[in-house]
Formats: sequence, C-alpha cells, structure tokens
Amino acid sequence: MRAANSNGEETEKAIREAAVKVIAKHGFQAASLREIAKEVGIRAPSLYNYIKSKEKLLYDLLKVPVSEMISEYEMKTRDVTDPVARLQIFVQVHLDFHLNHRLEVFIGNMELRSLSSAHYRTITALREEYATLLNKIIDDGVKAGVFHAPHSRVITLVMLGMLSGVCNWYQPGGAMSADEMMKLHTDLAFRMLAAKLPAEAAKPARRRAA
Amino acid sequence: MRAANSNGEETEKAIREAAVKVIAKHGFQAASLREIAKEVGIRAPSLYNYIKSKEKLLYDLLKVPVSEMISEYEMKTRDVTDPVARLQIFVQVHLDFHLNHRLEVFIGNMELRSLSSAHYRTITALREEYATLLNKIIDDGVKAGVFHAPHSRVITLVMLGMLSGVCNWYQPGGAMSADEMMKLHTDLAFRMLAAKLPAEAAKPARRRAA
Amino acid sequence: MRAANSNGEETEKAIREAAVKVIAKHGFQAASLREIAKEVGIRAPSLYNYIKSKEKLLYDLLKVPVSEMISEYEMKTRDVTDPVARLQIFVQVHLDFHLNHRLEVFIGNMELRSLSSAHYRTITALREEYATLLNKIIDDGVKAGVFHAPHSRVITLVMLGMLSGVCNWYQPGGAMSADEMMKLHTDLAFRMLAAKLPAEAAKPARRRAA
Amino acid sequence: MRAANSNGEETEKAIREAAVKVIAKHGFQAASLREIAKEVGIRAPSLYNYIKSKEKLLYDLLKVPVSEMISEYEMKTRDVTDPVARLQIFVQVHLDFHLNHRLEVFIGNMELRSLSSAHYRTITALREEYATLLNKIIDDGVKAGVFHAPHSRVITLVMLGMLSGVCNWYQPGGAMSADEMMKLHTDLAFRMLAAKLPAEAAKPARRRAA
DNA sequence: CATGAATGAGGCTTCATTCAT
DNA sequence: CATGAATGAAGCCTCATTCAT
Repeated sequence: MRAANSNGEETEKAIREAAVKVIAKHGFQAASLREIAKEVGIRAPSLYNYIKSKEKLLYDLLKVPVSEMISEYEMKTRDVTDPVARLQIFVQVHLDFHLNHRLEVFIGNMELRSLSSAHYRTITALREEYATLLNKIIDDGVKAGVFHAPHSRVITLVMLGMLSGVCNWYQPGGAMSADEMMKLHTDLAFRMLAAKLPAEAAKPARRRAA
Repeated sequence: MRAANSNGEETEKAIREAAVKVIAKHGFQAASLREIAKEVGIRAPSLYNYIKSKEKLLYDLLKVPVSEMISEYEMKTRDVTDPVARLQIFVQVHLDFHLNHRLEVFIGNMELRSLSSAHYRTITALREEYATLLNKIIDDGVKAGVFHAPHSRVITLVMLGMLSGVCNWYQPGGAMSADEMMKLHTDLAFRMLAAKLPAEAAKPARRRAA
Repeated sequence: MRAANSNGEETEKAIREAAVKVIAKHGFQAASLREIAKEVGIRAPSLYNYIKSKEKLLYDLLKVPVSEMISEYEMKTRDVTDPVARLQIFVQVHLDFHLNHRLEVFIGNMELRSLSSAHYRTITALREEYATLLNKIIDDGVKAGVFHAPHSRVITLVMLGMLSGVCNWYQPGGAMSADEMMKLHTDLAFRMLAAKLPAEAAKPARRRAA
Repeated sequence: MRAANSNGEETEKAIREAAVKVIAKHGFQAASLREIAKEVGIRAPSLYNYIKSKEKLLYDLLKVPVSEMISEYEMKTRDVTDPVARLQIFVQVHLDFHLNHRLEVFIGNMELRSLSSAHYRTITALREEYATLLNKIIDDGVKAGVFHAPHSRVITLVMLGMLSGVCNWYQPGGAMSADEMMKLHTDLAFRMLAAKLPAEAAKPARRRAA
C-alpha cells in the first residue's frame, strides 16, 4: 500500500543508521522504535520485518564497531612487530573509528547495560579482547625498553579513556582536522608512555600518496 | 531499606543515594521511581514529598559534583599561582571526586541529555567553567614555559577524558589504591604536557597532619 | 513442512490439518496464521490463496464434523427404525468421530464464540439438529417402553456431554482400544436409559454389508 | 482524580467477577484487559493495582473452583464411608458448583492451556486429585459389590464428562430447577454404575441436621 | 502460486504523577 | 509524612491482512 520502491537492503541500512542516531540522542531506553521508524519513513511495526527485537538491534549495533576495530588492527599489524609501530597503528585505527563513527562508539560506551546478559557477555568479551591488544603493545614496549609503564593494565585503561573521550566532543568540521586529531592523540599516547615518537613515522602510511 | 522512623533529612539523603545507584545502573530514563523508592523503603508517591519531579531530581544530582569540584579546586588554589602546583591540585581534586563518587560522575557524563533545556544549559555552563579551569592551568604553564601543549583547548578535553575514564572501571578494593591511582594520573597528566613532575611534590599535601 | 511441490489441493488439505492442530493447541484467537503457515511450510500471506479469512477458515473447520456425523448417522440408519439399534448406531458414529477427530471436535466445542454471528447461527443450527437426532431416538425408545428417561431433552444433553468428554482425554494408543471405548460408551448410554443392551447386538455392524 | 469511593476489596472482587464474565465470553486470549476494566468501571492500567499479570489473574481464577470442590467434598464426607453415600455427596457437590459457578467451571475446562507451565502443573495436579476422589468412590463401591464398573479409571473420566457437561448449556431459570438437575444427575451416575440409588437417600441431607 | 514489505489495530504492561485519606 | 487508588501517555510487539512483484 506504500511506496513500491521498497528495497529490503536499503531499508535495513537506513534502520541501522536511524537507530544509531536516535539512540545516541536519547539513550537506548528512551529511544522509541516509533522515532526510529519515522526517521526511516516507515511505521514502527514495519521495523519488525528487519529486526527481531529492540534489544537485538542494539546488540547488532554494538557488535560491529569493536569487531571492526579488532580486525582492522589485526590486518594492519600482520607484518608489524615493533611495539612503537604497533602503537601508532592502534591509535590510528582507534581514532579513525572514533572520529568517523562517533555515535556508534558513544552508544557502545553507554549502553552495554541495556543488553541481555548473554549479549552483554559477548560484547564485554570483545571489548576485553580489544583492550588486551593495547595492553600487549605496552607490555612488549616495556620489555623492549622503549616504553615506561608501571601498572600496564591500568595505564591501558587510562589510555583507552583518553583515546575515546574524543567521541564525546569532536565535531567534524571543527577547529582541528581528523588528521591533526590523530597526530595529536598519537603524540599524547607516546608521551603517556614516556616514549619518543620517531619523527619520520609520526604519520604512518595511511593512504600514502608518496 | 531505611526503617520507618523517617527523619526528613535522612530520607532526603537516602533518596539521593538510591537515585544515584539506580540511575547509574539503568540510566535515567530506565530508572523507575518505584525502584528508587523501594531502595529507600517507601512507596513511589512518597518521593514527591521530597522531590519536585524526576527530572528535577536528576538536575540536583548532576549539579552537585561539578559545583563541588569547582569550589574545592578554588578553595585549594586560593594561594597557589604556580601552574605546576595548580595542575597537581586539579588532578587531585578531580581524581578524589571521580574515585569516591564514581556513580555520580558516571551519571553526570551520561545523562545530560535527559535534562530539560534550561537545566541542560545550567549544567553545561558549569562543566564548561570547570573545563576552563584546566585550560587556564595549561595555558599558564605553556606561557611559563613549563608545559608543552599546542592546541591547549583540545588537549584540555583529551586530558579530561583521560582523567575521567577511571569512573568506568575503577573498583574500590581493586589492585591499585586510590592514592596510587591519583599519583599515576598525576604522572600521566604531566607526561601529556611533556613536563617534569617535581619529585618532591609528587604527593601534594592531602590532609597533611604535619 | 510440505515440500515446495505445491499441489493446490494438497496444500489446502495441509492447511486445514495444520489449522486444526494449531487452533486446538492455542485456541482460535491465540492461533496465529503465521504458525499455521509455518506448519504447512509456506508464509502467512500465501494462506490467502486458499482461505478467505481466518474466521472463514474456522467456520469451514467447524462445519465439517457435525455435518459428517449427521449424514453418517442418517446413512447408517436409513433402514433402521428400532430405537435400540439406532442408539447403538448413534453412539458408534459419535464415538468413531470423537476418537478419530479429537481435535476437530475439541475445537468445535470450544470456538463457536469466535464465529461471526451468521456463521454462528449456521453451526449452532447444525448442532441442534444433531442433538435432536439423539433426542428423537430417546423419545421413540421411551414411547416403545424400552428406555426410561423422564426429561428426555435434558438427558439428551447430558448424554451428549458424556459421549463427548472423551475428546478431552483420550489418547490413541492408551490403555483402552477404540473398539473397547466404543463398547464401553454404548454400555453406559444404555445404562443411562435404564435399558438392556441386547447382548448379541453389542457390536453393531460396522462395515459389514449385511 | 476519580470517584473517591474507591474501596480496594470491593474492586478486587469486581475485577474477578468481570474477568470470569469476559473470559467466558471471549476466551482468555481474546479477553482484553480493557474490556474487563471497563466492566469494573476503571481504566485498564488500574487493574495492575490488583493483579500481577493477566496470566496470574487466570491462575487465581482457575485455582479456586477445584480447590473448593475438593475441600467441600472432604468436609462433607468426613464421617461418611459408604461408597453409595459418598457418590451422592460427590455428585451433589459437583453439580452444586457447576450450576452455581458455570462460568468459572467453563473457563477451568477451557483455558488450562493459557497458563504458564508452572501454574499449569499446579492446576492439573489439583484436577487429577479431584478425579481421584471419584475414582476411589467407584473402586470402593465395586469392592463392596454395589457398583459395577470395569475400567474404573475410564468410567471415572466419562462420568466426570457427563457431570460437567451441564456448564455448557444450563441456564438458571430454565425448565428444570437446580435441585431437579442434581437429582437427575445423581440418578444417571448411579445408573452408569448399574447401581440402585436407595430411594430414601435420593435427596441427601444438604444442610439438614438430621 | 508465493512472498517481502508494509500497515492499522490492538494487546499487555510500565511509568510518572496526582489526589484524597 | 505516607500511601492506596487511579490514570493518561506511551512503550514494545504481534497480528491479520493487503498489495506489488
């Protein structure tokens, strides 16, 4: 009875985008499916052609970012062993994601509690796995004598806090570009480990034209 | 679960504590007055003898922490002008609060969006005022040549992120004591500014008996 | 769970069987077309190639059993006038149906209320017609002096209740065979009428031509 | 904001009565809390001041009748051992209840399936306990040589079917009084057991001291 | 003939809040 | 000061049904 241009896949993507937007704005509990549906241009019950439940929608939303950061990091460090280089990559991946998926990340930090306990465990495990990646970098660097970090576990958590705060206040088009932001955070991360950031490597190959 | 010997002031305090606990657990929207009331040992309608509305309760909860941190900081720096000393004090006040009022802080970071717009502006202004305190310390230190911080505004925000992450994972009775935590964060803050933390001042007088 | 080789008539039959099963399990209102469709191996909208509406489906389901019992009884008693023999046949037909179509009967007793009022009247009339068959047997027997039944109308209803209860608890493969069940009910029916069941006629011709 | 004559207990009773009425009319699933509430003169959410859930309401409704019949029977047979007398009492209690609480009984026979599994087990156990009362009467009578009943378990079930059918069609104020109905069913029950109902005991003392 | 997509209606339930007691 | 009773608003979700493909 509605527009015949109904394309399942497009709608599905639109729903996820709308959900991220609305949940980031109101929080998961306060986000109503009605509002999400309206954003997509359908009625609320139609959402159920695409989602199983509101909670499952959240789960899917939360799962993607961590998973992607983990696999992105692992892909980019496949041939890299140097802790210094690895840290640069980690920060780069992390910032890249936090700057370009601010809302997803924001939700991910906030709404773990709204998951069912099974889903909660899955996501929490993924996040722990992610944190362990950084922890290992730091430990390796300390062993190699290039980082100074007593209590590496705590420093890992503090550093993740520092690297993630950005999703609370960054606005694309603000005073500082994403690249500068990345560079700055890399600097700060190295400083936190009382390490020198090798000048020439400050900007690790991203899409290096040259 | 207070007894029935309801003393007005005690009840009011109990309500605030219960509210913090319940809101931290579920988020503001999902926190029900019924649950808060049950925690206190009364029925939901009785809450209205102490609060004007759920939203106003949140406002009061959110206002206290920032206000207290600001006045605590100002009190302690009344006679201090040195940026290095001021930063130490700032971190100390901030950590003290974040470690001992984890839940309030957590709520404060999360639930701004649930405020009415008037209240939102008030709280946001307070938080901006608070951030500006740190920003000024950094600027002063840079001018004085003791800190290195291009983009002091951004670094302020990042540093606040770092100093606040603790409320997401710290558990009293964990591996690291509050004092160690404070020391560590002070270290890291100075490192972020590429500054030396004067050894003898590492642990600024807290409640120095002598 | 039929395969995709959908033969129209087969599908229609499968739908009716699935509907009986699902409605018996949940009741008409609680039975969802989705579940019926799933049982058949198709999607809910496809049902509408075979049914006009959910209510009409119920109507068709309810109509068959009474109609069949009536015509079966009439066929078998075409040449029988003796009330005793007729009662035996009635019980036999009734039990045969109630044992072999437990679920249909169960639904028929339960879900009259879910019919539209026009359909309700039709089915109710059929059921009344059916009850009248038994009533007449009893009246004839009383007149002939072989049955004792004051208030024949009420006894008719009570006897129908007795003869129908079986659909609530009979399980094929249980302790008593269908034939024994039929014999027992015949006994009891005759006892209710304070009549003697002629020994040699206890098992009236079932599918014996003569 | 509503009538100040709100009396908790009265409302609770009114709700149960309305629920019985509405559920008997539509079936449990199709009975809407809105309709029940309207019958009581309140709005649907107000029901939740009295009930925990719709299912729990059903459970409470279903539990009462069987329980009461059991305890009524046990009270009245405390000093009675004769199977003949016991059967008379059983029929009397059963009919008394089925005539005066037609709707509750009707629901009880129909809506077991709508119970949660835990509640289902409880009610089913009660009903089994009740059936066992009758079964024992019959067995005792057979042993004593006053009843003839092969397959006493099946006859028990069939007799319960007969004794319960009344709730499907009896209308108070109909052609036959409740007392007559009771007498008739007692007669029929005895006939089903090929037993003689002692003439003078046909109407067992109901509340007559002697 | 089958289905994906959509939807209005409506279901149960929770909630913040009010008011009389 | 506390509460039982009540309620409008709103939430998530299921359903029967329609329609275009």
